[in-house]
Amino acid sequence: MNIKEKLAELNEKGCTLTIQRHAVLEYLYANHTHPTVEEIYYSLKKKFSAISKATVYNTLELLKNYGLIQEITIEKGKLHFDYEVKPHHHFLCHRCNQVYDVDVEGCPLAGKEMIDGHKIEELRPYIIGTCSKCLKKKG
Amino acid sequence: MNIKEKLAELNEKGCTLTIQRHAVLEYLYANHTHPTVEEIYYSLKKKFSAISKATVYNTLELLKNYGLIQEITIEKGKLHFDYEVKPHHHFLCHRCNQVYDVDVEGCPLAGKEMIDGHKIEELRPYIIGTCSKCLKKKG
DNA sequence: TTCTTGACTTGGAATTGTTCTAATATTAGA
DNA sequence: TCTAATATTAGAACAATTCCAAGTCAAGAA
Repeated sequence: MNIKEKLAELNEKGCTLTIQRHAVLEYLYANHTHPTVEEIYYSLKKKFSAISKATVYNTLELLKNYGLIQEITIEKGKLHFDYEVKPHHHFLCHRCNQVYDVDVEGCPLAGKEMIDGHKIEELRPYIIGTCSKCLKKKG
Repeated sequence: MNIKEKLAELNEKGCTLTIQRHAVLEYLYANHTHPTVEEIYYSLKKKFSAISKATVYNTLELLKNYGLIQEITIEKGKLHFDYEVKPHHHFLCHRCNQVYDVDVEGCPLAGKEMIDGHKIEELRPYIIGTCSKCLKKKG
C-alpha cells in the first residue's frame, strides 16, 4: 500500500491529517529500516524543530490502531516500527541491533484465525541471530 | 530438561551455584506462567527478603546466556521468562496481558541455521490476540 | 583452619524508554 | 469569524533496566 492510499484511508475514516502525522507516516514510508521511536523523533526534529516526543508516540499509536503501520517488539526495552503491515518475519542482529526483513514461506499460521481457543489478531514472527554483515566482520 | 539436569550443567561449566541462582531457576521451574522480572523478584522476596533486583536481573541474564532459560520480548516494555527453551510459540492476550504457550506444527524455520545470509540463533514466534478466557468475558 | 583473591550480592543511584498532564495552538464546522 | 473539539507541546512523572561502589561469600593455597 503506497502512502497516498494510507493517507486517503486516514482521511476517509475521519482522522485529522496534521502535518506531524503526515511527517511520521512519510518518514516510515521513506525509511524501511525499522526505526526506533528515538530515530524517528530525532530525524523529524531536523525538519520540524518543535515536534514533541509525545506527538511521535501518539501518532505511532494512532497509525498502529488504524492498521497502517506495525509495531515491532523484537528488541528488549524499545519499540521499532515498520511501514509494511503484511505479515513477514523480522530478524534482529544481536551484535549491531539492526532489524531486517526476511522472507519465510509456508508459515502454518498464515490465514489462521484461532489457535487453542485464542483469537489470533497479529503475528510477530521474530528471529534473533547474527546478520550477514556482522558474520563477515567476525574474522 | 528437569531442574537437576540444568543445575548439573551449570556446575559442570564452572558456574558458582549460589542460593539466589538456585532460587531463580527453581522459581521458573515451578512457575511455567512466563513471569515478568517483577513477578519473579517479588515472589523471591518472600523467601529471601534480602534478595536484590540487580541479582534477579543478573541471574536471568546468566541463565539465558547458558541457554537454560528463554527471554520473551512479546510485551512492550517488559521482559518475561520461560523455563522451557525448546522453540515454541507464545501467545499474548492484549486484554489480560497473560502469555500462553501454543503448539504450532510445521514451522518452516525448524532446524534451519541460516536465512538470507544471516545466522539464526533463536526463534521467537509470537502471536498477539484475545485469549479464550477474555473471549468469554466479552459478552 | 585461616588467608587471599576473585566472584557475587546488595541497595540505591542513574539511565533509558514511555506515558501523563496542563497549557497552548490548530482544526473543522456552525 | 466564532466556537468547541481535537492535537501539539514541554516537561514532569513513571516504569523497567542497568550501573556502581561497598560489603559478603566461596574456593583454593598455605
